Amino acid sequence: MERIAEGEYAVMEVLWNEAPLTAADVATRVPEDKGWSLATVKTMLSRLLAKGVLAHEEEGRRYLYRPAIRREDYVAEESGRLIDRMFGGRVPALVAQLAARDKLSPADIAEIEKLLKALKS
Amino acid sequence: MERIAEGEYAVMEVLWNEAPLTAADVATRVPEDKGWSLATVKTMLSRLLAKGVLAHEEEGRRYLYRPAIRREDYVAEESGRLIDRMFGGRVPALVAQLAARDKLSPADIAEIEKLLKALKS
DNA sequence: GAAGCAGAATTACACATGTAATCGACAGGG
DNA sequence: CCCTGTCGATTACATGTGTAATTCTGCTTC
Repeated sequence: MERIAEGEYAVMEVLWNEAPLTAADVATRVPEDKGWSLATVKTMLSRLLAKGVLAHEEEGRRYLYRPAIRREDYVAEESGRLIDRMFGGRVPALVAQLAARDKLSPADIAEIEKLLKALKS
Repeated sequence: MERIAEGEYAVMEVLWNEAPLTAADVATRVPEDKGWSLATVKTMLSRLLAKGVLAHEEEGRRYLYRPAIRREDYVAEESGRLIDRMFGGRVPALVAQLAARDKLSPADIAEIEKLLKALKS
């Protein structure tokens, strides 16, 4: 699967949340803090199409864009890549790191424990 | 802290494992599957210096390079960034994703549970 | 039917990155 | 003392990315 750049990822997010959309609709739904013009969004859409991670169908004179890959699949690949690179593929090392940095609230801990318990049954 | 590109990260890894090193020593320690020439490694070292994530001291006519940032700090920042982008900052969402993908072996699960238990005391 | 507007397609341009080659200085071997 | 190998520094060049502007083309509105 082709890599998706950070900016492009924001566009994918929009379409994973709601699809199909026209380019203009995507533009209005991109987080405003990006400050992108419609032209920029269109460039992203073209590149994502070229990468094969988006599909489009014609609707009259416009295109309707929709994701061609599933969010879970992409997220799984990217997080796996990071875990491999930074933690030698060892998930517990990642969790230990988060713990050491106080990134785990008591609620997080409880939730993760519940998840793990469910896994074992 | 400046971002470190993927290729550059491999160089940082070498120096986090052993420092200080000369450029030539770094080159021999970079994973061979990268297939980098000495020149390439030198370019990376310069860019990492410019980014302020490496420091160097002169040893005769050569430089000795050493990390200027800690691995834990960089790894924490990068993994935080990914968790924010892909899981809305929710660590349990990441763990759930890993679980759903069978990325957690029974040994991993046991290890993580032990970590979490220790956290609560 | 001409003029303008709305879409996509094409082009632009700077900076980052991967991957070097080349240059200029110097040190050590003959 | 000169040659050659070794350093870092400078330059190179293609591709990716952020961020558009411009162009082309057809629909809509006088």
